[in-house]
Amino acid sequence: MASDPRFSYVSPMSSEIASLTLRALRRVLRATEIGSRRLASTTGLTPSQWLVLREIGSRDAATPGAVANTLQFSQATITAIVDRLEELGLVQRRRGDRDKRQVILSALPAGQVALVDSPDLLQTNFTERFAQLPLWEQSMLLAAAERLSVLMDAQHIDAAPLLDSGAIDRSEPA
Amino acid sequence: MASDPRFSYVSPMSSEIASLTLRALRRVLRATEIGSRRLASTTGLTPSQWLVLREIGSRDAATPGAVANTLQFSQATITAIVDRLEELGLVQRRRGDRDKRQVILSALPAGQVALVDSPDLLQTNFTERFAQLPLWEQSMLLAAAERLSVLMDAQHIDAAPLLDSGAIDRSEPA
DNA sequence: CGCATATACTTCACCAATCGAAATATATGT
DNA sequence: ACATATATTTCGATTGGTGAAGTATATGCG
Repeated sequence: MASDPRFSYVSPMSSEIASLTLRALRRVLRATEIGSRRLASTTGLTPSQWLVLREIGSRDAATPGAVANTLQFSQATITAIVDRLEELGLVQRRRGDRDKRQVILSALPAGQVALVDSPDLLQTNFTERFAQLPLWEQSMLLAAAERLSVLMDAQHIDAAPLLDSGAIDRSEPA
Repeated sequence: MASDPRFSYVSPMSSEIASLTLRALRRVLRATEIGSRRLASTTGLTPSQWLVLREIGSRDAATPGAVANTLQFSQATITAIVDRLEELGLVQRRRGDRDKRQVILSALPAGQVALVDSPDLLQTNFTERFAQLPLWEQSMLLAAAERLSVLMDAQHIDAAPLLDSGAIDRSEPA
């Protein structure tokens, strides 16, 4: 960014930069949203199903509760989605050994294939383009993205910090 | 692989930076997603309803078709959502004068209030935090966000090419 | 004009998503 | 052993979302 030491033109006020940044971010959101919908229709999975499958596949041994927590869905929702994934032969339910209340979800071969087949259209395309950039810019973008995630996450500190056994109360705001 | 002995610490490869950036971005996405859900529950509107309302409010005279196009929903979906917004007394349907097949949607006072009342929780929080940052960082983040939006949008250039093809036609008074 | 065709919506039938509340089964502490 | 907490499912209900068919209006053409 070329910087004019004297700032003889009207430098945008802080709040304007913020809103411009937000607008750009919304464009990002929109792109990913549409992309995920498209991806989903390619694999025959709905976005939610895909998300849940990915969550299960990535840990290879998740419980409905943990998945619900991570994705911020209710357990009931996860149950319904897992029902379908099970019907499709993509995931498997089995009872926990240590704790028989638990249900252990794992991706069946077909499920893993589905995930690999569509590693994330988004990721693929993005990665390609990203790789074209000079290293300094890549680093800059990484730093910025992390900064942004903190800025936005901050308001949801309660929403994501837990990975496993949900020992969190989560008092719901009306 | 790619262990270059000249670097004493592990400098991430390009692809790694990309995936780290993606991860950060996903966190951003997640935050906004959850945020929008929460926002919606605050206003009593679902995300979709809110989106449609915003779309209507922002143009102050939209047709279902145009809204459907912009948001990439089917007309049937818009019809259903508008039904609810109408029941809630937030928007109004009236028939087009020039073309009586058309339906003109407009936000009623209550609808506009709803929009103003919740300008975007996300925006509010983000803006506050953003304002705390030094100017140089704000600028940096803006640049990064725009860069990112291009990187992601690029793959969808075909996805939204018609965004205004239907949205125009503001040949209001013949 | 009169008809064919195109457009703008709505209706309908259908399934997925999502949730809260209640039900079920298992753990755990006292 | 009993009360209570936890993990999940079931149930009932609403919304989201779509394609296909239906309705009304427009438009072009002979």
